[in-house]
Amino acid sequence: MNYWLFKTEPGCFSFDNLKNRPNMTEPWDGVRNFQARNYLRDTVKVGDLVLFYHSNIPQPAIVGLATVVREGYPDTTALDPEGEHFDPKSSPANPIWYMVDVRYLKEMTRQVSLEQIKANPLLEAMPLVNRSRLSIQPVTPEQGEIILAMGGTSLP
DNA sequence: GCCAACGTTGGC
DNA sequence: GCCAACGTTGGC
Repeated sequence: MNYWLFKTEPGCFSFDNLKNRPNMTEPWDGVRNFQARNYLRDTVKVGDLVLFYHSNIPQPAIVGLATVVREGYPDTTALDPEGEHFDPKSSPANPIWYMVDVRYLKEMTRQVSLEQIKANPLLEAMPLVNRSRLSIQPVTPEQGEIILAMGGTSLP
């Protein structure tokens, strides 16, 4: 089981959206960055734990946990000319972009803010600290466990 | 709203 | 293949 950090702008898709449909799977689509795409396509596996991060708000923070329920498959939003994630270079034969499906696990007892993460020397190697723009980030088990402890949250 | 970081595009 | 221009992200 690997840990990941998935970033989202809550105005676009929030942890509450996930929490309100606890038994549903949700596609993590719209990722349009090659490094993040590679993770989604090749490395993210069923059963991996997702630290759900809210970005672009006054208090960016890890707010909850999700789990991966389907591994990388072509992102259909890239094929929809009407959608905002349309990419004319993608096609069914050459999809370019990939997504995974996730499901709600639990809310953090306490949110773990970016400020707290930056203040913890044990977490300074996280991409979030110095490569904040990457939207799908690997998290080491050590980092993951520290964050769960900071959030007063254990694995379900 | 500003701006730094960084990714992408396209001319050469 | 280099690099300047440009666009986007996201913290502040």
